[in-house]
Amino acid sequence: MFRILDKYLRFDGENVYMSMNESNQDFLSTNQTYNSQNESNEDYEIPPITPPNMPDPSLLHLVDHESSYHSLCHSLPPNSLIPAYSYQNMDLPAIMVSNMLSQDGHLLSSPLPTIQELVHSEGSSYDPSHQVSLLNRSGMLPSHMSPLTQSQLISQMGMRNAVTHGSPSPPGSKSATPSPSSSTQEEETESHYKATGEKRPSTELGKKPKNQKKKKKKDPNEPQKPVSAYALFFRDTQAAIKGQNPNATFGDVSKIVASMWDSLGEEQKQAYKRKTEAAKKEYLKALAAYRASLVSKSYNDQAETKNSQPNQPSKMILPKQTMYSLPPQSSSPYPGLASFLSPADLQSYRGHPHSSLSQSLNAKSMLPNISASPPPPFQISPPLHQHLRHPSSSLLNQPLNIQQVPQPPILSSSMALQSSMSSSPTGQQDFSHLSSEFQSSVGPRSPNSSNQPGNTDWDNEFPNRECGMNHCSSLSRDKSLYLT
DNA sequence: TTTCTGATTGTTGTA
DNA sequence: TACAACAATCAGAAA
Repeated sequence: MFRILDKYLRFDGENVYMSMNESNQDFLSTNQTYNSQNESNEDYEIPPITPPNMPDPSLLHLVDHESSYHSLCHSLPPNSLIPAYSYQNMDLPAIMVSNMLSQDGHLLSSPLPTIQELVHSEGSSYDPSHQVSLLNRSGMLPSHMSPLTQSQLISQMGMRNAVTHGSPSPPGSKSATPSPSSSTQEEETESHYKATGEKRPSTELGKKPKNQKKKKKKDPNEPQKPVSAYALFFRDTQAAIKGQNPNATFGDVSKIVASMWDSLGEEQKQAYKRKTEAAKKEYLKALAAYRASLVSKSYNDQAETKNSQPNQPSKMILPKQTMYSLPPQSSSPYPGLASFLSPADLQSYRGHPHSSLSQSLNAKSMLPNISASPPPPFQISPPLHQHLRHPSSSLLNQPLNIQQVPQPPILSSSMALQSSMSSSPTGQQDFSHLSSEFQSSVGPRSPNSSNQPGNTDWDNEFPNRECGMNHCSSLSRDKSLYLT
């Protein structure tokens, strides 16, 4: 079974080689072609790739790029290796390609200034959006590739299909699943690469069997976790890689992306990380709203149960019908109490000795559904207490106001407070207002939204100037709560 | 510090 | 038709 594994394409000006996870020095010293390396395994023959700087009309648009590269990289002899997946062919943004040439020489035979540094040496800073915009034009990549380079890359990346299989094997086919190896061997391999910092040379060598755990069913309303910087990079890069190597499997692409990620400059990584940070903030907001909605729903569920079992007076009693409905794919429009609470908070609340609910509720019945816990504002951080002391101005009131619960005769302390809050003059109407506001800030922005597109400032997301209500004007003061 | 989870895309198989 | 599984890799969260 053929695998490209950590064999990286190496281009020495005449031929493209593949190395088996060797350091570049190793590769330089051995300078073995992929063919010779693998002759014991497969009868592959990698046709040398015509250098992209060879006369090729379709590559003319790249000539300047390349010539400038060579001219800039004085330390790079004409025949020295250039990074795997020649950027000329990859048609990747300069940032990516350049960074394959930079850093710790991971993909280089000699340290070089990055193209980006050279290109942007006049003080222009890295613009990740530009990069993304370039990358997102994945459709143009194949067309920009010369037929020659494209076919060459395909012949390399996709040769497994032609050679090893009579018919192409799907990349994700289960037949590709490596045979499990002994755990001892795995551990040794793992420890080796952890200790040495080397990349895993091959999935054939002691790949851990993937956990066969079933993926948890995700609540479609649950906000999606922000993707990591690497995932963003992968998303941006894979299209270009696939464009150049249509037959590259996911594993191939992953390795290429990983190598590129390794070679990516810190600045560029930071740019991606900044993106993820921003996304994370948005996620936290959405998560807060989502958790609030869960609490709300669980209240309703409990109320439903209560209605069917009226002999349990100590349980939270809430009407089955809420005053609002949660739209699909959107979180609760308001960030409720639970939004500030981690499960640990909720658990601690459950265990609080002064919690009448915890006393009255069967702990066992509580455990399976943490979100079913009553709003635990009384054992949480001081700011929340402060908010509770100012119910008229606290955003925390929102989930309580909307419930407009006919209070049961027996109330816990929290319920008592909730009851008092429920009598607030701000009711459903206020909530609806807040709902639309919050959705416009957390969810996809409506074109009609008054918020500035792309403005993620909290104050803009909760423009109290439109509200005029005290609780809305307090939103900005509460923002720290959402971000904690 | 280690372990686990989930994210990336595209294909295949199954319900 | 929709969804899960799978591939390699990494980041981030959790223990």
